[in-house]
Formats: sequence, structure tokens, C-alpha cells
Amino acid sequence: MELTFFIDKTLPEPMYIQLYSSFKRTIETGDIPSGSKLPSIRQLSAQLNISRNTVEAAYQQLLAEGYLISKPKSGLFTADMADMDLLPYQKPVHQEQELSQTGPEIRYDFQYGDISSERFPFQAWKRSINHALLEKGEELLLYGDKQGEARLRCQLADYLYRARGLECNADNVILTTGTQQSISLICQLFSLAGEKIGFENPGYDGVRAVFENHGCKIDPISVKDEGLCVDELEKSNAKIVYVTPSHQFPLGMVMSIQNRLKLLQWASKEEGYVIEDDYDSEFRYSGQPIPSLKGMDRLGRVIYLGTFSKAFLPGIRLSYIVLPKSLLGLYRRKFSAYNQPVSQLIQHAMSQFIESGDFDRHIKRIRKIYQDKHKTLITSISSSFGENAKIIGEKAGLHLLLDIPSQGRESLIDSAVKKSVLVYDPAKYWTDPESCPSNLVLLGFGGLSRSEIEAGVELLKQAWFPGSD
Amino acid sequence: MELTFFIDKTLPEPMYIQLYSSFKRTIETGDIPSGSKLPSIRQLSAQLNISRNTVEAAYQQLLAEGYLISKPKSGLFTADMADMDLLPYQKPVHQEQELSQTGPEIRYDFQYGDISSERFPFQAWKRSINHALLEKGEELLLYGDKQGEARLRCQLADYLYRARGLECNADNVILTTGTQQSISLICQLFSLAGEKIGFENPGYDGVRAVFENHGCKIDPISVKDEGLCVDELEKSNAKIVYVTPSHQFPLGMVMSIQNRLKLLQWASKEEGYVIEDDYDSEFRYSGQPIPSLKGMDRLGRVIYLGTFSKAFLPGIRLSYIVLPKSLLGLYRRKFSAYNQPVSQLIQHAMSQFIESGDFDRHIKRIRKIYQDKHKTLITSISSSFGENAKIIGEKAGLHLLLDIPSQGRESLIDSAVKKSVLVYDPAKYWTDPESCPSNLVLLGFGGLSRSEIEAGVELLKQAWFPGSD
DNA sequence: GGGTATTTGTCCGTATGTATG
DNA sequence: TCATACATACGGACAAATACC
Repeated sequence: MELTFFIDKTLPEPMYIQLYSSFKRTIETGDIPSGSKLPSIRQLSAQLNISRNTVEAAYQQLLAEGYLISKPKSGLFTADMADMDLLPYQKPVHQEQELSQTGPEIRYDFQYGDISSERFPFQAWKRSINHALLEKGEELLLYGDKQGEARLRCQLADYLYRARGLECNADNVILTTGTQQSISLICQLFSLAGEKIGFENPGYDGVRAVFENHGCKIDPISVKDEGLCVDELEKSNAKIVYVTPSHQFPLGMVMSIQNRLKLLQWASKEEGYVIEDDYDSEFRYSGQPIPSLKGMDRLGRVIYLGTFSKAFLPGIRLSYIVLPKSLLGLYRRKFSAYNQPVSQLIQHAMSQFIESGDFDRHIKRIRKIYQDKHKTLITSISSSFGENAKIIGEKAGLHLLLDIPSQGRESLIDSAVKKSVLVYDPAKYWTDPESCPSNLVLLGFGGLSRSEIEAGVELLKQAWFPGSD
Repeated sequence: MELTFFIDKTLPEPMYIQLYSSFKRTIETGDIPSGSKLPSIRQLSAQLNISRNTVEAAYQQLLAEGYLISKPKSGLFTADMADMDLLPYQKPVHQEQELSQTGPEIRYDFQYGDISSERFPFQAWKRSINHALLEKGEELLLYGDKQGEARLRCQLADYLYRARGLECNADNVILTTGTQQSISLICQLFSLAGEKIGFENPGYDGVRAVFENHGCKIDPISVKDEGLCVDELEKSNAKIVYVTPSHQFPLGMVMSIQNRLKLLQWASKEEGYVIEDDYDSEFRYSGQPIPSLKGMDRLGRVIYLGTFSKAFLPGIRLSYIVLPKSLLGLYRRKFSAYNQPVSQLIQHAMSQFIESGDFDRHIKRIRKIYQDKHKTLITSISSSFGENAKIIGEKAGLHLLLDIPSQGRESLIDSAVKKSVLVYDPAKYWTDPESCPSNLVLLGFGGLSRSEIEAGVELLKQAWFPGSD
């Protein structure tokens, strides 16, 4: 057999590596049958005009990887391989990532989830990061506490008591990298695969997807003015229900006290659990803040989920679970081998950020900013559309729904795009997207300035009611 | 003849000088007879895990001073010294670095998972963090790419190709906050609740717990010298198998090529998937690193898991999945509503850290440090215990197992504790902890310095074989 | 069929370029 | 700049297996 290899001395890749790769490939493709003898070191070194040791180095590597076996003073042979033809050689496709710029220019994007960056206290955050880097040097290297750093958990427990009327111990707090991971942990905690989950309809699709991916059966429970319809929940035989009582997503109502009590009663009777997602409770624009559901929970039937994504930064990836005491034992049993997923740097920086008071200041400031934006949006909408638009869910949060009776969703969104404004289709929040009312669009206002909001709404008016003035 | 020299890379004295002095002393005392052949440069460099050139430098010095004579192409021999004993050897006064506190508080903790912090490039890491804070200000606020930042994924794909022979596209890379989350995502991807999982026995309990918490049935597959026993796997009807081919955890063997092929063949025949956890492939102590299983996977049946926990920092929380192309569609369907869990700051900082070349340098350096510690541990153990201990899994990684036939595990661990040394019980890695061989203990060496390792092993000797000398 | 020349893997010391601090 | 350490390359020496007369 005549094997020809090409060794290029000018290549940056070492010669012995080139040779090694050539052989490996040839063996894998089956071009060299199993058990056959390879060209001797001397032969090959002569043929390729390279040193014997260079050839030897290549053979040694193949030997170490098990491709060859050596019979000393006799020869080197390809190892007996089961079925190398499983490995047809394919040219590596090293294609460059291309970020395709598409579509028309968008000037005003009412995307939900965008946040206000204009007033973010960058300096203070950097100080906190650097403080963590300097003070906690060694600690940042290691695996930390499984539930999260005790200091941060204490601060959180304290914050939750002050801001949300939620009395809990730092022991009950578990840090996660987001609400979705919190949900995943809960699914694992209760072994929810195959189980029914009571779920708000409409509700947050990001959480619904997690339940579904864990094999849960979603039992859609409709949402009334008072919040989740507990009567419907009672008819279902779900033992776990997911709710957003402070500000229903996406409809925006606040669950009434009466309904909260009813829900807690249900949980107690069924020995079920209520998952309370308090995702944007910091942002209420009218009336007294209503305490969290967990704050009313005396029987340990509520699992509370909080997050820094809205209040602070989505990009920071820091959320938390507050478990009832009765579930801590189960949690520790099931997750004793789990590592804490939030970076130590982030934990310590956040801890420092809270301790310095910068966090409280930031919340205060950002709340006012969103309040302003919210007011601007409401005012703009009612002055632009008057009776032609109904605003839904304007009491809290960073988004609202618009009901424009004149047109369908696609039409509304399309004509907005033509005016370079993005508004969003809320259909995905319905378990059955078909049942989403056909005139609804969703507007998030977190990422736009006041003047942008005003300009955006003006363009929407032109798009939806051209020539109206 | 068995000559043992100790080279300390951390000492200010150059290695070749240390070696030179050791030989000079040994020749002068007559411990090496005149005219005898010295260990060859290759031999010694391999034994001490240092470069051949370093040994050569030492020999050259001895040669120049007349202690050695060189027979070219044959070997180096000690010169014929007439009366060397005219030069009585004096013990150098090696001032021991006093361990200030000799109380029972001092502990040598052979914990697996601790890492070497003494040489962590803090400055470079801080630079990367600050660079990310400055350059990416706005971006850090927002939700990023769902799979992770494209730039970092490209760098990872490139690194995997260079370091692990794994050709993949950035599109196939998904960032996670840890191997456990990677496993959770895979469970969700395939809806594994209730399904059988082929799992190495013994194997990594942290991953087993995740499977179990997702409702999977663990099917323990035993591990032989060649790695996972594929014949057993075939008898099971599992469609998914979890393996650690580069360095089996905890036993430490490398899966042979033949067995790798057999495993791939199984996956192809069963249309199953192999989950390859390449958790510490960076640390091999002999020869070139062996390419990953995924690198041989031409049929898209291998899911690769990597992590920065070992190579970089456990506290950073950054791992990744490489999915075969055929699974990308399913992934995008199931996880379209998921947010990326790794903090933007961490992603951009790591990206900068890699781009600046600091990462490659760090890996290089840290690998050497671990190599050194590894060597120290092996040497200490064999000189302290000799035939009384068998070392298992010493080819790679940051830990090894010790088989001490004389006593049971509890006894070994207890008596070590009394000498203020912590060694660990590996029983939890067995699916049935009862079946763990009773004389095994686990020693991780990542977090201890050379002198700590030596002192720790000495104490272990006193604990386990009191009065042996 | 037994000695011999050749081939073989494996070992040996060495030279050069380069990365690191 | 300079010392140190390593990766990559080189050709010679040797003993055992093999081929050949």
C-alpha cells in the first residue's frame, strides 16, 4: 500500500501534529484496515525527509490514544477497532457568524422587558463590583453556600419584610439565576412531571414553558377582575398553582384580598401549594401597596418568587425563592448535591450594593422614573385615542395592554411597523392563542424615554387612525 | 537504583540548580558509585515532570565541573572520583517555614473541588471585569442572547477545536451556570421524566441527583478498566447515557478508543444519545491530551458538556453545552421562551479574558501547578506508604483514590481527623453506597500547596501506620 | 536450519526558537 | 535585557525481531 502524506514545514502547526492528524483521519475512515502494519518510522522519515523522532512523536500520540498498538522490534499496527465507519470524515465547516441586519428602521420599540438605562447608577454598581473584587478576593474563587451567601440572604429577608410585608428567615431564601430556574427547582422539588399545574390563563409564557418542559400538564385557569378564578381551580384537581397576585401578567389586575384568602383556603384544604411570582411588585402607581400573598400565609402553603430582573437589571441574573419552613427539609434532601448557580462576584457585589444603601436609592429613583413614564403613556394614549382605545392593566408594572376595537392584531402591529413603531402581540400568553381577544396589543414602556413614548404614541395614532386630525 | 529528588517549582532557586545541587551532593557522598550511569535526561524529565532541557542544564553544569563524563549517544556517567570523601557533605540548613500555630485547629483538607488560588491572575481578571463594565455598559443591563453572547460562543467553539479536537459551530453552543443546569436542560429537552438513564457506577453524585430530581430512573452501568461497560449498557434499554470519558469520576480511567467506538455504535444503533461530561480534561499529566468523544462523533449522537469551574473558578458559574446540529431545532422549540441564565457581566468579562490571551496563559500556568501538586502527592504517598497503599486514578484530574487494605473507610477517615487531616469517603458515588470497596478514601489536592500536601501525607502516615518508623 | 545482515521500535544527547516574568 | 523553562525539531546507538542466504 502506498500512503502519501503531505507535511508542510512552513505551517504553524507542528510537523508531528500534522502527521498524527493525517494518520488518525486515515485510520478513522478505514483507509487503513484494522490490524495492518504501518510504515516503519525509518521508512516514513526517509520518505518525508524528516527526522525519525518526529515520526516517532506522531506515532507515540496515536499509541497513547489507542489507535495503534506496538510490537517492539517488529512494527506498529492499527488497533482492532469495532466499526470505524461510524466516523465518516467530514470537512470541518468553520462558518463565520453573520449577524444579518434586516428589516426597516425601528425608532420606537415598545418591548416588554426593556428597562430604563438612562439613570442606572453605574458608578455605584462599579464601586460594588470593585469592592467585591477587593474585599472578597479569595472567596470569589470557591464554591459558595449552596443556597447563596448568607449575608445576601439576610439582606433579602430584611428587604422583603420592609418592602413586601413578608416575614421570613434567611434560611428560607434560595438564590437562583432567574424565575425560570426557580420554577425548575420547584418542579424538581415536588417531582411534578406528569402532574397538573393550575396556571393563569392568560399567563407568563416563559414560566409556562418551564412547567411544560418538566412534563407538567398545564391546567389553564381563567383570570377575572379579582384575579385567578379559584372556583375553577377547585374543579381542577391540581395541587400546585402558579399566580401573579400583585400584578397579573399580562392583564395587570391585582388579586383582591377576598380572592387571596380564598386561594389560601384552597391550598390548605387541598394540601396544595401556591407559587406566588412577585415579579414587578416594586412598581405600583396608585393606591397602597398590597402586601404579598406570602405575607398572609400562616400555614406554609405559599412559595414566593422574587427577582432583581425588573427592579435592577435583567442582565444581572439574580432571583430568589422563599420556601415555607415545612419544605426546607425536603429541599435539603433533594438538593444537597447541588451547587449554587449565581456567581459569587454577583452575589457579593449585590450584597455590597444593598448594604451601601445604593439599592434602596436606586429603587426609589427608578420607581419615580417609571411612574413618570407610565403617566406619560396613559396621558398620551387617552389624548391621542380617546374613546378609540381601552387601556387594560394600568395600575402597575412596566407594560399595559391596549384594546383597539377598530382593527385586528396583525393589522395593528403591521401598520405600526410601517410607522417604525413596534408593539407586540400578546396571543402567546394565552394557553390557546386563538382565544386571545383579537384587538389587543401589548406595550412595554420601560425602555423608552418620556419624549419617545409621546412620539411613539403619536405615530401609532397616525398608523391606526390616519387623518383623524 | 532508585534515586528520588524533590524539585520545588515554587522556590526562588531555579529548578535546574536544585537538580544540579542534588546530584552534586549525592555524588560527593558516594551515594552514586563512580562510573555508574545516571538516569537519562528523558527518564528524569518524565519522572520529575519537567522539561528535558531543564535536566540537561543541570547535567551540563555537572559535566562542566567534571562530576560527570558524557558518552555521546550512550549516556551520562559519574566521573571516576579518587577521593571524594575529602569533601565531607554538610547538610544545608533548610530553615523550615514554621507553621506558626501547631494547635489542633490546623487542618489539611484534601477536599475535592477546592482549587489553587495562589496564582490566580487577579489583576487580569479585574481588568477584564472593568473592561466589560466600561465597554459594554448599556448591554449589561439587558437580557442578552438566549444561548449566550455570540462572541463568547465563538471563542468557546474555537477553544474547543484547539484544545479538545472538537469541531463545532458557535450556534451549537449554549451557556449555562453549571453542569447541573446543563443536565437539567437536557432532561427538559428530551422530556426524560420516567425514562431510564445509563449512568456510570460509580459516578458523579451531583449529576445523578439532577437526573433523579427530574424523575429519571438511574440504571447503574459498571465501569471497567476501559471505561463504561457498553455490553451492560446494551442490556439496559436506556436511550441516554452519561459518561466521563476523559477522566472517569471518581475512578480516573480514560475510556479507550475501542470502547469509545463501541459506545458510539451503541448510540447509533439505539438512536440514543451520549452525554459526555468533560469536566476536567484540561488536566492530564502524561502525554498529549486525548481528544474528546464528541470529536469522534460524526452522527450527532454526542452532547458535550464543558465547564469553567475546574479550569478557571468554581465561583464564576459558567459552563456550556455543545448540542449536535440535529437537536438545535428541538432546543429552539422548547426553549424559545427561556432567558439566558449567565450574567452579562460575567459573559463579557470572560470573553475579554479569553481575547486578551490571559485565559490561555492561565490555563497553561495552572496546569503546571496542578501537575506539580499531583506529582508531589504521588511521590509523598509512595514514599510514605510504599506497598501499604494503592493509588487509583492518578493519570489525570485533581483528585485520586487511595486503597489502604489495612483498615476500613470509617476508621481511616476518623484516625485522619484525629491528626487534623480531612480525607473523604467516596461511597456516595456508588449507586449503592454499600458496594463501595471498604478501603477506599478520596483525596483532592487542588486546594493545598506542595508543602501542605507533604505535611498532610506525613500526618496520614502517622494516623494510619503509627510507629512505622 | 543456523548464522548474518537488515529492519524495527526505543532509547540516547543535542540544537534552536519562543514564551514568560 | 536576561535568565529560565519548554516545545519542537534533529541524528546516532542499541537490542531484539525478522528476513535472507
